[in-house]
Amino acid sequence: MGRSPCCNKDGVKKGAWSTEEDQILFDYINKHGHGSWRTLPKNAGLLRWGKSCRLRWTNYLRPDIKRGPFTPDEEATIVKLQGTLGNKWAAIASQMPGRTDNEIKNFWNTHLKKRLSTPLPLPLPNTNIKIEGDSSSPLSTTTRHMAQWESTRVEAEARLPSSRPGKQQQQQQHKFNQDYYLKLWNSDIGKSFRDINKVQKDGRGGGGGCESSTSQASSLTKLGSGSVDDDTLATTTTTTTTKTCSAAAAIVKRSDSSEAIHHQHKVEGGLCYYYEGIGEETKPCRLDVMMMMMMSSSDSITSTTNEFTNYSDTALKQLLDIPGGSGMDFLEDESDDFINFLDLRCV
DNA sequence: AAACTGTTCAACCGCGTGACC
DNA sequence: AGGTCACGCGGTTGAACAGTT
Repeated sequence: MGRSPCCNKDGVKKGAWSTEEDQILFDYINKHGHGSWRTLPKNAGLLRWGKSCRLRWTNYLRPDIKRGPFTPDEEATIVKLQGTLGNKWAAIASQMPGRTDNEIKNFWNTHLKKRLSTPLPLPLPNTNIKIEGDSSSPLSTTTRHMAQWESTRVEAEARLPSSRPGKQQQQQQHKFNQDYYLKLWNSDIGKSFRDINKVQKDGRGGGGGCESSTSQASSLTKLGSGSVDDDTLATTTTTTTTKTCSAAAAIVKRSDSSEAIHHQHKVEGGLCYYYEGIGEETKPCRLDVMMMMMMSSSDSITSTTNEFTNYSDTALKQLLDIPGGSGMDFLEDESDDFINFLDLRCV
């Protein structure tokens, strides 16, 4: 794959590297080190730019590069770091020995980005769930919401003319989604989410990790000294809004060990947003979206997701409402139908 | 089997940054 | 202080490959 070889007017070769060129570069660097990349091609006898040699070495020839597909663990790491760091591929690669920034970037763009922007196959409605104030219906509003979501998703997929997966692919995708989010669910992130939900269910809430929308509308408040600690998480109110807010804050805290990054939440117009960033720069945290996906996917975690069915549709709306132009582009690409659907269904 | 379409990923390009003069 | 160079990074490109019609 890649570009075909060609030469520019200076006689410097461009495009795909031949095995002979690879061998020359590999042998030279093993023997002399790369030294100055600018002079390397001349010294090694290669008709390439130093920049091209550096790229070939760092992305392909380096002996410590890990070959083969990304493992689920690596995928989860990429998703987590991308949500925290954004498109800082070099920074992400530095946390993943053996993987190059280019490789991670490509993998994100061709696999994870699409996967995260695609609505997930949802479990069948759990008929054991009842909703408050509606004894006539065996389904919670959330579950019905999910069912509607899935129904519309199927309709939207049917309208899309391209890249419709075959049955086998759908099954594989569904299995992957199950495995993937189950893995996330079982990770520290999922644990935080379960922990905070347990705290709330146990009725130990009280203070305010997140102010109610009525009392603190349009406020932007740093939590504690700029981060969310476990004490804050243990003192939550009983409103649906606060439950959702605190849970997401827990995710942010557990998923990022950097002290330099602070986390903020914002309650505005009855909606609760989550931000993280350094200094004045903040951006919405995507992990809450991930958790939303976890809540809505996989039969494997049905028993746990049931715990969230007491969230109102308003709470779901709060999670799914994403501030525009603020780093959530991965949900916008090729998924307008998805976003539009969420806007319609969550009202 | 051929034509068409979509996907993948190695490589390129342009820009930003730091070191050096 | 300003210019040049070397390097690294992130976005984009496009040929090869895979799947579909």
